[in-house]
Amino acid sequence: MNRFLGHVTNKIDAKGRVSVPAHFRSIIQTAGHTELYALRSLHLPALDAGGPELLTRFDKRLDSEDPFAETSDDMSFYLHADGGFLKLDGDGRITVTDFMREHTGISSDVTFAGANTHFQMWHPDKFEAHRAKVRQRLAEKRRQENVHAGNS
Amino acid sequence: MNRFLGHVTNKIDAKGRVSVPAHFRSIIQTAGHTELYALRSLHLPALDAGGPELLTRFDKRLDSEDPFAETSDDMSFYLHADGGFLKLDGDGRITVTDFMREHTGISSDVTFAGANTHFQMWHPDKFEAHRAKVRQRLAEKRRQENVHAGNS
DNA sequence: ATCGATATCATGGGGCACTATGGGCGTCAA
DNA sequence: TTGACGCCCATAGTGCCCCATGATATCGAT
Repeated sequence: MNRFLGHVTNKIDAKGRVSVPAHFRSIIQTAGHTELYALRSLHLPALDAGGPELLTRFDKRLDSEDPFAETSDDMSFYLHADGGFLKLDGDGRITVTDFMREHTGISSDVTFAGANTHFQMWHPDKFEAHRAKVRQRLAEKRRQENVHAGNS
Repeated sequence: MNRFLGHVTNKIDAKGRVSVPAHFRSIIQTAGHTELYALRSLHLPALDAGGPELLTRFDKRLDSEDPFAETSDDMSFYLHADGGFLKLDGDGRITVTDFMREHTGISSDVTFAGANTHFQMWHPDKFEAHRAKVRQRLAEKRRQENVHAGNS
């Protein structure tokens, strides 16, 4: 199945390298790519990563975000200026750059989280916190919908 | 019969594997799949599982949401990061991952419970407790309805 | 209906391949 | 020289494929 799903956390070794989960790697490779791109996530302390098509997809999303705001250009610049290319070594590892650490707070471990068409890289604690918050918001929302529908 | 019905509890072996009930398996396999999609239930200490089309079904609902609303991001994160594929081995077993144990408390046995379009995986004790509670709630509800209808 | 043959299922275990992780050693540039 | 980075190899642990066993159900012939 060629989707990014689930989450795994891997260790950063003494040389600053971390293994990209084999499953994620194979998705990139079967898509015919050997390159990995990472961009700062817009609203989250995480990195969005994936194949080269990730860039074009994000551009599209930016375009439709708010055509009148001049921040669109700024955003585009912001994303692309620091976003970059991650080299996979022969064993499927990437070296964690300062760029990644700054935005995410990543230090000794990285949580890789699937996002269907791409994946994210998190500091494990922040990932867990976000996960809990999301669950809570969704649970609350569904509870409200049930109340309105008359199901208790 | 292509519906998930009834419940069975199976053992986890020394290697962390558990057999998916043959009846459930056949439903998945006749649909042409060799893996399961499992999701951590929002309200229950259980996993919702089914064929990969379960995820597709959820994804479709995602499409109808406003893509820029926070809920959409939350849903996507929940579906893709809090869920994953479980591979069926040649004998119809899956290996129970930490991902599953954390959320459900599953340790040595798994209760598979049919839920019509999909099924659930529980810790046997929690399943039993939940079942008792549900039955009690239903009985209570019926009692109330009878009172209102004048039947005693 | 009885009894034996056959199929299906849950469970156990062997063993190979792959993965994550650690580390060595050159190269190249500051 | 020193340190960052590329490429290579080693190893422990895990996942996955295959086969075995006993229990249960199914079926057929007598």
